[in-house]
Amino acid sequence: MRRDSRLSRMLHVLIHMDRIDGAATSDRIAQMLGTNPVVVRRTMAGLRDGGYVHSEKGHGGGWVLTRPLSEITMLDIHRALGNPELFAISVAVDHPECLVEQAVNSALGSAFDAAEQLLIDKFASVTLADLADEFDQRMAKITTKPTCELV
Amino acid sequence: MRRDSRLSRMLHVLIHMDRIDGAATSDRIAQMLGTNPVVVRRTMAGLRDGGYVHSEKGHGGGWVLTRPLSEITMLDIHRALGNPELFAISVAVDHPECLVEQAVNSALGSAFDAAEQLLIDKFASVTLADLADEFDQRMAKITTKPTCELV
DNA sequence: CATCTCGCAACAACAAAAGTTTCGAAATCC
DNA sequence: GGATTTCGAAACTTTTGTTGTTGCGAGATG
Repeated sequence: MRRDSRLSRMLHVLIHMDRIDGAATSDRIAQMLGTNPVVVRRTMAGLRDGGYVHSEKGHGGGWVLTRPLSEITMLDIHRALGNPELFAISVAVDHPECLVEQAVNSALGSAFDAAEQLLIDKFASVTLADLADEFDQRMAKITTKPTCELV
Repeated sequence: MRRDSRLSRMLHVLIHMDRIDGAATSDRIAQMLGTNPVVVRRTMAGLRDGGYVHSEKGHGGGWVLTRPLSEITMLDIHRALGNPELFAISVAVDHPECLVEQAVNSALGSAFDAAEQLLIDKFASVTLADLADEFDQRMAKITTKPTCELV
């Protein structure tokens, strides 16, 4: 099963965007991610609709953050991406009337609900500024300073 | 993203298997699940290799449980199915050397690790006998008694 | 007015899972 | 012993969702 890494990728991009001057074009972001600009626009569309970024057309255009990183949580971005399914596993509903199926799905469902709540809470508790701080701390610890530049 | 419901389905099947006489053929199980016998064999193969079921060929053959339900946990079945990926979301590794990516993935990763641990612990704590008990309790509460029969 | 850039829609390519077909082997039934 | 049932396994096809691609339009800038 192919897994969705848009959340990880977009968090990465947003933090870089905060550290560069001016707008980041879909093209630059696509190069950084090894994909193409249409895919970037598709993904960023949700963030734009959520009010986290703004896009400008024409020369010097591209994407810019519309809020400080401290006012964006990981959960915000997750939701802006369409609140995608967290789990690769689901319960089967072959026989909704079957009490065996119901008992199985009740146990599985409560486990997944608890895990989902934990994830959501954690996502909500981390701002992008926290991630940027963590980046700074890692940066301070090393002598060579690699980042993937938003080329 | 298509989600894997084999765990739910197999738990359902195993509890029914415990309640019928004799072996359940791949054909009957396939009918119950609305699939075909080859898919059933493919899925049950893991449970056979894990020692939870046994298969017999020929007349009267099929699948039988090799242990009491009380000695099988949901986690056992999950693992017997190949320990499939629990999450539909993963971290991206576009730039393993980039400290921003590392900071993002560290935060995401620890959230997923905690959620995974919670799920695994929960799976380990529930035996199929627990599920069967839950079924019996639901059964006792109603007047009409529907189950999906292993036809 | 040429160029850059996003927006959107339509289409193609790809990958993973599920489903199907076919053969063989072993067990049972008559 | 021969017909039937059933699993085992390999090869192949179908399906489905995502990603990637192409093309065109619209707005902004130099």
